[in-house]
Amino acid sequence: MAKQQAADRPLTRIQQKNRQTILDAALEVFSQHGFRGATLDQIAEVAGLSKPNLLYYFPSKEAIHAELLSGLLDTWLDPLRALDAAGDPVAEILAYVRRKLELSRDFPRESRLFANEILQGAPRMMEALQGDLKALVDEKAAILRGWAETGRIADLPPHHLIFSIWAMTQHYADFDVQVRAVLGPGHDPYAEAEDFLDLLFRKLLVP
Amino acid sequence: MAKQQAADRPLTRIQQKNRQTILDAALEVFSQHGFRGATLDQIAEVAGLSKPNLLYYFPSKEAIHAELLSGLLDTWLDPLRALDAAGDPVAEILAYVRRKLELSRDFPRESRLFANEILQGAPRMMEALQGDLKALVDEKAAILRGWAETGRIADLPPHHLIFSIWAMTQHYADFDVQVRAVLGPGHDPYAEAEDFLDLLFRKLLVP
DNA sequence: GTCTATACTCTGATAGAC
DNA sequence: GTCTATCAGAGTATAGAC
Repeated sequence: MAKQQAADRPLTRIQQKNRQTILDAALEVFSQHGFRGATLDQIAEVAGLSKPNLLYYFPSKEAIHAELLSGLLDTWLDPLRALDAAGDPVAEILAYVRRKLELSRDFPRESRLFANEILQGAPRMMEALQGDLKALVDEKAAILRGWAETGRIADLPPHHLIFSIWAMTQHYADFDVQVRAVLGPGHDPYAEAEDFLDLLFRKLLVP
Repeated sequence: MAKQQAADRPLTRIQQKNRQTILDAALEVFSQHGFRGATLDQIAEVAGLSKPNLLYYFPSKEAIHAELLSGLLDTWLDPLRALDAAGDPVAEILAYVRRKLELSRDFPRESRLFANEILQGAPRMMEALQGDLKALVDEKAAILRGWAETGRIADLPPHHLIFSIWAMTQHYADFDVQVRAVLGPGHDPYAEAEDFLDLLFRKLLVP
């Protein structure tokens, strides 16, 4: 049985492709309905596979969900990691805002998967939030505070400044249907958001 | 049978109290797990009632959820409705931000219920979003545009300005666990947010 | 008005044929 | 590797005793 193959044996191309198909379908369903609201039936239908076949590739519903979550936080934080204390303060922050907005635009389902997990009280991510996430934010907040104290950007509470960047960029992915319903047809929310957020933070950060 | 009582017969005090107990418990569960992820078992347990008893007061799970949603958008938009074209522009907007943040602080479960509905693609609210919501936002956006054109506030795209207010205030309710995980103990997120958002929009709105 | 019992469907997961 | 068949448990909802 393939299931019992040695852990170091690489997956075949077909296996990799099917795993990817399943994960993509699962992302679609989990990001919309959350863990409990999603069903294997739905995921199987979206993936175009049978339910038992899903469970041939993954041991359980939990395992599929865990696979999606693992790495998600890392991807989500990469733009913040790139914030460079040696760079130009305003340019660094604006670049961070832009990259974060690009993530929302290019990976809205991942954003909603994350949002669902947090809304549910982060039962599967709390550790990461209090560990890696807090550590990284504290580190970068210290950089922001340094810039503020030397008068290179406005004096704002750094943690809440970061929250505001998260809130505004993720809003366009998580509340996409509301944004489009309010704007009406003929708009490109992300293109407009890019200009608006650039303007907003440029003005906000002036000392 | 009480179920068959005339529609105009008022509910007894006990009935009103039980209905309220159920709705409160349902809000707790629906706001955390979304419609599909929530179960009547959970709601019944939180309410301290039996499952069949829930279904004595409400005809179905859908009906409980619908009751919670109806009126929610209205409550949510009341602060925006209060935005007065005749008032002082900056003061009006800052007051709106403050009232919106107070809603997040005082009714975080309602905020998360709404977020869940939008994340799921707003299957039960799309009409209201495209109708009442869009109409009100367009109306208030026109006021903001007027203020901008006469140089009383900065020239910003009014719809996105409103989105940014929604995003930042609701973030503190919807992502509460993340905010608290990052800030660590000894913080009052909403108190800090009030000062920060006041500062942010005060600075942003200067022409 | 509230409970126990239960009907019936959905859901996650397994067995076993091919 | 993939399918059909199926199980056990959970889920919504109803019937009927009290």
